[in-house]
Amino acid sequence: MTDTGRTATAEHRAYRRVVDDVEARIASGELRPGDRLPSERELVDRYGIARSSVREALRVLESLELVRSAPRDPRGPLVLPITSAPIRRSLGLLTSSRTISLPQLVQLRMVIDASTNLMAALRRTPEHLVALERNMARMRGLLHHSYAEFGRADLEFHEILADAAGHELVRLYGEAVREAVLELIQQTILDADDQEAHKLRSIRHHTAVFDAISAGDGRAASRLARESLYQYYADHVGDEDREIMAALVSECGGRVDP
Amino acid sequence: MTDTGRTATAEHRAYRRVVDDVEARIASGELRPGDRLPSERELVDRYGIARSSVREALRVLESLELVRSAPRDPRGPLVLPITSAPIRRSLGLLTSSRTISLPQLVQLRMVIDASTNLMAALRRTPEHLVALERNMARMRGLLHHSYAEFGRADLEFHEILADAAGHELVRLYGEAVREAVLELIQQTILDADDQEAHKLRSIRHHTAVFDAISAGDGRAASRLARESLYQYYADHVGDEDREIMAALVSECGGRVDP
DNA sequence: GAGTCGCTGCTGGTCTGACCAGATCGGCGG
DNA sequence: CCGCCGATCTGGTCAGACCAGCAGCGACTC
Repeated sequence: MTDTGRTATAEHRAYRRVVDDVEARIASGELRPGDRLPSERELVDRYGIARSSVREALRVLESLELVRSAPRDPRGPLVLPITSAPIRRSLGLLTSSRTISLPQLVQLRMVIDASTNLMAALRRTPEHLVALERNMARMRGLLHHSYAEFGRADLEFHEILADAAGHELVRLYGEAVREAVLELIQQTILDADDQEAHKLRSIRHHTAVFDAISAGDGRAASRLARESLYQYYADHVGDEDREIMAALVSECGGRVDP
Repeated sequence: MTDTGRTATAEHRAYRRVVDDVEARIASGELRPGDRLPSERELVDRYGIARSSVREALRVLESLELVRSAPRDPRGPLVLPITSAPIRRSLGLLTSSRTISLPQLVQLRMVIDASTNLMAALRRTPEHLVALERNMARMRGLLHHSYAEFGRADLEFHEILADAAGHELVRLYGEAVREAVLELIQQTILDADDQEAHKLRSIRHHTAVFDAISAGDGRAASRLARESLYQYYADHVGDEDREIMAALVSECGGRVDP
């Protein structure tokens, strides 16, 4: 008897058992980054399903960035550290399909960046300050280069801050949002011919944030994040969204330039 | 000639061609929700790959919630409307993977809930206020019931607020964080014998938030979120985390009870 | 003529067994 | 002792089969 082809609607799919199981074991911490899954053929025995089903499961786990399998690796599929990559991917799809708008992204970024700066001011080490200074020097050197390159350096500044904040969740959430914003911005605002002014303003803003953070002034660092994002994007959003952004600025006692 | 088993590292995987192609055609709008993909066997011909590869591709597209294939559906896999479901899934994994501590979750929740309340105060409709009142009445009725049930009603209150805020991303992020907090809390604080006091405090807090939101006072609603989360959890975290939480409260001009 | 039965052909879900390319490792010959 | 070679492992791919169930259509019955 070949016990094949049984009715398999919805969640009874063979490969789902593997996906759910592995996912749960990663969530629970039983499977840690760097661990190895058994080889495909061993998973076949372990779950009692065919290799094609095992492979479907592995492809899904790979698309979730939970696992990566390399060809001819006798050690089996590698369990990856949890990253924001899949979120970024989905965020990208959502934004490119206009389901999620730039204003929404910017608003969320105001909140996340503000908290990042606040925590960074309280927890930063001297090494973080050095890294920030080095990044600022690099950005000054990129003033006349492509906006894409400048944008990456800008992102890096925020990633150092996220590091300094010492808050893994805020770091991951922020990463996803910032990259989505950058991606969208390069299609929207890029044609503005005052790119250099934009860049100069970025550098000024980073300098101010750096000062606040090295002084340990969390409130100021937080306010700066909200104010500068408002200044950047207020002209590119509708009235209602601008109102929300203004409210986010004044939430922490910031001011909106007239 | 069986042209099989060629070297296929990285992006040269057979199923990737299908995934990338379909993904791009969905992002570009060529494939719209409600459209149908060709049947598996037709995709085999169209891409010149084996059915197992086609199926791997379909499983990945399904895990991205871009497509759903039903058994025995002669019309072929259905193209789905783009939703935020996959983000929620990844977010949930991110937060539930034990690497994130309760203090971190609470801190992020302070930020997200505050923004939610702020936006809800600006955008809520009369219907939202009605829903909030109904929920508050229900919670009063659950005062003497299990904490789990009460917790669910509590969650629902925040979900109504997230709805009122009208910000899809904030809603998603908030959902993930709040659920994770609730899950963790039921193992940590549950043994406190002052459960009823906790519940009463929750209800008082919700009442205050309701008043601020119906008055359109965003700053107050935001401050309330931060202050009450601080009050709830300050005693259950270490000194450093409490300091961060205090900073988050005072970031928006709130006060920390002595 | 209208209604029902059953066949045929389609679908997706699953399994089996095969082959390829490359890596790893043990053993054999120099 | 060193170096080469093959057995054996891995993941990637393919081909072909079977199952369960639905749809359409033709034939048979009333």
